[in-house]
Parts: sequence; structure tokens; C-alpha cells
Amino acid sequence: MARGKVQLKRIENPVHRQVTFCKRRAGLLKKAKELSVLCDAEIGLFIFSAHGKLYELATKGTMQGMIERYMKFTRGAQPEAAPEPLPLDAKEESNLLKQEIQTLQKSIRYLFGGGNKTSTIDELQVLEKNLETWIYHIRSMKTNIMLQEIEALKDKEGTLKAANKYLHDKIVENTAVHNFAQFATDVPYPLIIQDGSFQLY
Amino acid sequence: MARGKVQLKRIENPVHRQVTFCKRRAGLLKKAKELSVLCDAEIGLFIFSAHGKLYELATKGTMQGMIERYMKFTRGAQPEAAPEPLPLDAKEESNLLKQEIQTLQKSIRYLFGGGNKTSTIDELQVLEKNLETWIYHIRSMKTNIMLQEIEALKDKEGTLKAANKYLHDKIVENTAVHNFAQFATDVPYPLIIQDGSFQLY
DNA sequence: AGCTATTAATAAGG
DNA sequence: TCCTTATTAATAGCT
Repeated sequence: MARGKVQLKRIENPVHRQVTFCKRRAGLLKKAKELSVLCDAEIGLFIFSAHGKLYELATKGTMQGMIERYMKFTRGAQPEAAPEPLPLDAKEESNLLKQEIQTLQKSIRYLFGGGNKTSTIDELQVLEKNLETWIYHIRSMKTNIMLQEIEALKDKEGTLKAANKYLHDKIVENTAVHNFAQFATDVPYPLIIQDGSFQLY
Repeated sequence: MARGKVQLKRIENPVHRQVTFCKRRAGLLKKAKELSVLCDAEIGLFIFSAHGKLYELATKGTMQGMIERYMKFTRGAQPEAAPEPLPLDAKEESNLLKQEIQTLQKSIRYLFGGGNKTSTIDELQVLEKNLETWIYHIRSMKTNIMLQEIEALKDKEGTLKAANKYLHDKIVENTAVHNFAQFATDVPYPLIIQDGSFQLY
């Protein structure tokens, strides 16, 4: 908007970019305030500069409060069609966790809203118990996944062992013909893998 | 910016206000996008209209993600000189928990939305760690509250002991005069409470 | 929702 | 970073 049109792409000159950032940031914040006042809207705006500095504006209360309102709003309207790809086990667990989260949020909201000392301690007791339940679920989920991976690895191991045996036999066979016994027996690592078991912890 | 200057105050005419809201909202979102592109900034912007409708823009990832970044940032720079006894402590803890819940929800959303086995196990690891952190917070919160209650009870104990001693003396005094020694000595419970100490666990 | 006359924002330069 | 100025961009008031 002045002395030359501007392209809608990143300004490469760092000085130029910084100057423009200052100016436009001020402009944006001003516009946001104006919109809020003129039209009776509530606006939350935060800007992270390329170097990580934060600039913010909340036209009503604190940014915290505005974010809470935003969260509440978006939380209310989340039907979300569930995609199938995930194994059912994990999906089931996820649903359980979602449900538990709702419980936690409810508790938190209660805590936040107030409540006397007695009920606060009760709430904490419930929270603690719920968290322990979640950890239990997560751990069993983790264990299941690990067990599955172990099974898969064992399968792989079997396949590799068979392949190795085949290769080994092949070498012995060739050795018999070409007299290269040294090659097959002097390698420092056994070509046939010994049976082993996985230890989880 | 056109056919007449505008006053920086709420537009009273509802139609006019609504039209201006539409126009300026579009302008603000455009400006935000431009700033983000031109100057390599990351912007989160949400607008609640007077009637509660939400308009938003996140120039990188989701608004959820941007809010999390904002939270992390503001969490880092919070000196907060308020060692108030209970209310603030609980509030602070609640905020922390809320934040953590957002992290959890994000993880859950991820889990729910899909992801291969490997990243799922990583997510679970993070969840487990977070849950343990929460339990830690909750336990320390609980302990603090219990300690406070114990202090309060000890105070109360002192007061009661003093009162009891006063009453006991009074009775002994009356007994000397009216010869009611039996009344004062035959009650099955000691009127003067012995010193005791509270054991937490 | 379009159309302009105007005002506001701002790019370039000091 | 702040000022000035030439230009462009946004938009108020209408239709």
C-alpha cells in the first residue's frame, strides 16, 4: 500500500522483513481492536515472530480466558467421523481414554470454579485414581503392541534362519566342489543364528 | 477509510454493524495471512461475533497446536509472586492440568486418527509420562492440603484442650464446694485429652 | 452482494 | 525505531 505494490510471498531481505513485520503487526493489532470495538466482537490474537517473540491481544479479559472460551466452543461441536484404519484394540482404548478425559475435564472445571477444601481433596482423590487407571490402560496397550512386535520379529527370525541355512548349505556345497572350505568356516560370526528369547525388561 | 471517517466506538445501527463486521473481519483475516506470509510469522486469531459465532485463523498447523505453543510460551515466563495459601495454589494447578489435558487430547486425537504402530508406541510413551507427571502434581497438591488441615486441627486441639482444662478446673472447684466429687471422677472418658501426634501414612 | 469516493495503511527512503 | 511522503489497499455509504 505504498510506493510500490507488494508480492504475497516471504520478504527475503531480512531488514526489510523486520521493518515490515513491525509496521504490519501494529496495523493488525489496531485493526483487531477496531473490529472489536466497532462491532462488539471478542478477539484473541497472538503472533509469533520468526524468531519466536510473542505479541498478543485479547479484547476481553485475558488471553487465557479467551482461549478457554474458544476451547469450550470447539469442544461442543466435534462429532468427527471416525476413520477405520486403526486396529480395533487401540480404537477401543482411545474411546475409553476420551471418556476418561471428559471425566477429568469435568473435575478440573469443578476445581477451577471453586469448592471448599473437603470436596477439593475428594476431587483430587478421584483424579488420582482416574490417572492411575489411565496409566494402567496405556501400559497394557503398550505391552500388547510390544508383544505383537515381538511375534512379528520372531517370525522374521524364523525366515532369516531358514534363509541362512539355505545359504550355508549352498556354500558348503560349493566348497565341496571348489575346495574353498576356509571361506565358510573362518568367518568370525556364526552364519546360523542360535535360538534366543526376548526379555521385556 | 471511505466516504466518511469512522468513530472508534460501537456502531449502534445493527444492520450497519453487521455489514461492517463482515467486511472488517475479512480484512483482518486477510491482513493476518499477509503478515504471516510476508514476515514468516505464525499467527493464531479467533473472533467471536456479538452473537457468539466463531471465526478463526491459524497460519500454521491447527489452532489447537498454536494455542499449545502459546500456552507453553506463557508458562515459561510467569514469575507470579503470589504464595497465597489454597485458592491460588489450586487454581495454578488446575491451569497446569488443563494444559496437560490439551496435550493428552492432542495425543488421543492423533491415536484416534491413525498412525502406524511405531509412532503409536511413541505416543503411548509420552502419554504415560504425562500421566505420571499429573499424578505427581495431584499428589503434592493433596499432601499440601492435608498438611494445612493438620495444622488447622492442631490449632483446634490446643483450643479445645485449654477449654477442657478450664471446665475441669471449674468442676473441681464446684466439687470442693458442693461435694460432687463423684460426678467429676466417674465419667468413663478423660476430660483432659492426652497429647497425641498425627501420622500421615 | 457490487460500486466508488475517501480514508487508512504502509513501502521506500532518511 | 521514528518521520515523511507517494501510493496502494481497505472500506463506508449507497445501490
